[in-house]
Amino acid sequence: MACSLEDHREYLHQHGIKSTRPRNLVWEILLTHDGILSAEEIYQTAVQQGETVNFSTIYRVLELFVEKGLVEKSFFPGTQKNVFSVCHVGHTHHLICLRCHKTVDISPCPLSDLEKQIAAKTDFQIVGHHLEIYGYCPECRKIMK
Amino acid sequence: MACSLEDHREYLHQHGIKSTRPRNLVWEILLTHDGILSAEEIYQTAVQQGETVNFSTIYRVLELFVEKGLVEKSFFPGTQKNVFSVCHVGHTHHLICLRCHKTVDISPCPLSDLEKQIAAKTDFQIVGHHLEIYGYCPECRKIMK
DNA sequence: TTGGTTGCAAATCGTTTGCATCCCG
DNA sequence: CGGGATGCAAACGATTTGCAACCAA
Repeated sequence: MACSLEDHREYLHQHGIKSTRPRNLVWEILLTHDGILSAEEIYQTAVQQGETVNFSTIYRVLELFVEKGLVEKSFFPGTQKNVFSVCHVGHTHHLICLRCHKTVDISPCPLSDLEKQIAAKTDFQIVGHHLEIYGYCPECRKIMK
Repeated sequence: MACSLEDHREYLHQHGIKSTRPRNLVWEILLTHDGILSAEEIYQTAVQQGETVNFSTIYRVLELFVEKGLVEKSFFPGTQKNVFSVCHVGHTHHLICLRCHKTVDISPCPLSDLEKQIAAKTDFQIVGHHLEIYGYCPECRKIMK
């Protein structure tokens, strides 16, 4: 897959998202740091790149991306913070290191069969789910002795 | 299983939790409304029962229960709120109606095999996970036409 | 040009904390 | 009696909002 800035912006455009500096910036930070980022981390990354964005704008842009289905919003365990990650085709989940926050994608989603079973049993209309698995990555396990 | 107030208090006692009015109150509300409750909902329920408890106390009591492994803390999707539920033996998850907030337990936990696979593949030490499934219950589906 | 987008500052919401008082063991 | 538990009020951190200025189409 080609990965130029133009491609990314074109991708946003295709999803009905007007190109602006903050939107491109947030989107490119999310793509570059493929994984899970908080609004704070996005802000810090932008600052390190010499860009300035307002926090409110970051939140508004993220909300827009979530609405358009480009980004998934979830929670980081043990904090009060929301975290955001780019939605992948095929719907992946995250394995998250509780120490260094590194993430590994778990795909494909192992839950579709389970959902069908549950829908049949409970007569719920299932619209989504949330799955995260927490642990410690090999590196952090070493450091932690 | 017997369910008298004394039994509930004895249960807390066994877990090293000193019996106080707020603790018994919160615990009994959680047991009565078997499912998922926010701090706010616990507070409202208490008020409806003619009891008064301070919000700080509710949070402190809930934190204590979580520490002792009696209660699980998670997030309600689409809100910024934490929600709390009694931990069942065998580790259950929730199917949550997005409209009326009714919950259905999903048990046993369908993830233990998956966790083993993932641990083997990634060399992570897995310490926990978070799974919730969202949808609309039969009643709400009718109401929503 | 012009309606959507941004930055700023202030408000909001859920949650946490310091401290004096209270109550269980 | 004494230490932990509570209530109160104030602090806190993350997120949201109103509004005026701005900018992409």
